[in-house]
Amino acid sequence: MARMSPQDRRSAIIDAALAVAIRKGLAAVTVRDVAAEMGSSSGLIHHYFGSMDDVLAAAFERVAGQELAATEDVLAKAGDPVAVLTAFLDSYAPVAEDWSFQLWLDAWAEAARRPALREASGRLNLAWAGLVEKAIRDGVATGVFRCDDPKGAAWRILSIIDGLALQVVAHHSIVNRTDMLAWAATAAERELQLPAGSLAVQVQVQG
Amino acid sequence: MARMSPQDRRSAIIDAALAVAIRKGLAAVTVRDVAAEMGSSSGLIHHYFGSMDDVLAAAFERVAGQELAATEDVLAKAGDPVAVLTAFLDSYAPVAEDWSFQLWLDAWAEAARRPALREASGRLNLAWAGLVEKAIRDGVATGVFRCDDPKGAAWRILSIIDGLALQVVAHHSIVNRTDMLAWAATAAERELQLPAGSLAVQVQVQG
DNA sequence: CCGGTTATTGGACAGTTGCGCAATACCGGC
DNA sequence: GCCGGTATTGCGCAACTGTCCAATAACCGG
Repeated sequence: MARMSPQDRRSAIIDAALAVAIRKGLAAVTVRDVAAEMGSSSGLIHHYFGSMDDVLAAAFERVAGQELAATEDVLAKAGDPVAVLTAFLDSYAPVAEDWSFQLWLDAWAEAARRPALREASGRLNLAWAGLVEKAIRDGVATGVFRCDDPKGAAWRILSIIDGLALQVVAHHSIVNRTDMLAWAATAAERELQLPAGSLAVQVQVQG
Repeated sequence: MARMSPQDRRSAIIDAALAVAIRKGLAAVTVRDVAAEMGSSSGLIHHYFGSMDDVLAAAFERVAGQELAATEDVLAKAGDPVAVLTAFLDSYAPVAEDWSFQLWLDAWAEAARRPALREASGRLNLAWAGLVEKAIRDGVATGVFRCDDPKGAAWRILSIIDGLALQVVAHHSIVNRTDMLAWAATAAERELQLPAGSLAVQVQVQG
């Protein structure tokens, strides 16, 4: 394999681990899988990462971090607080075979037994909650939202989406994306004292 | 090992699998683990179950089903609708190292790759949602709750608890049981148009 | 062009995995 | 007391696991 700079190689390992995690699940990724995906030897992985836990944590952090940054961008461009929240709901709601949300499920389950992964998913979850809280505070400042506990409201909104999304991804049929979006929107409207329907997402036809 | 009737042996296997799952996580249970826990040979497990997926599904179903039945009993004895919902919140909220909720996390994550487990966890989740929906309908009938979408409300309440509980169990420190109970109660009060504080759970000192 | 640094190899190690199958041990009914 | 049925054994199979390490190869400044 071509010799690479440490930064590039580290990044290549994370990419490869991610590709495998999407196919097989985060918990099922092995050193040899990652090496095969990169087309390198297996020893190389342990030259850059102390353990598989570290590899998985880095891989998870890449997706979750990138999606967080992407969502921050979307929200920054959304304009008024209502549009911000609508955009948030729409971008967070998973489709039935959503690999990104499946990684979250894997990470939450594995957190109990993999310290590095727990640290990463905890930190990222906190960041997502912070994002929602900021959106709420902005809306309250503008006078569009009414809410006297932005932190609690943020966790409630985030949790309801997580809880519903989990059903969509784990047991496709029980709850579908349309129901989940409508239900989450209703909850957020009540939370922020908005008129019913304000946060209704334009549901698009999905493949 | 003493010879047992098929029913007894099947049950013993499930018990053993459960004991291991609590220690190591649902996904990490192996045929040999279960055999060792029972004090039997490993071949015996495959005499009763076609695959590990089936064993795990049966084990998960045992805990989730028993807790569902226990909660049904508690609710039946709780009396008025407000007491029912308070009891529900209290009994559902996990403590930091809650092995039962950790099993739910494991099951949701594994559902994607283990058909039997997916079927079981889907069915049980549906049953829990039904339980909440029934409690809501009862309260509406009595005139204590106001709610024009009991099904949606049930899923919203269940999901918010799942989403918050997930944080408590996966990342102990981020959200604690007290916050989660307060937040879930607030959400349920709004959902059912109850005065703030009606569902406040008497928080007990925990070890 | 050469020497030192270091990215990379590939196999050793000491396990572990799910599953299947022939052999054995045990029990209830006759 | 014996016998048929079946619960139970325990090992074989082929593959896989994370981690480590000596050896090799490739790139860099001089």
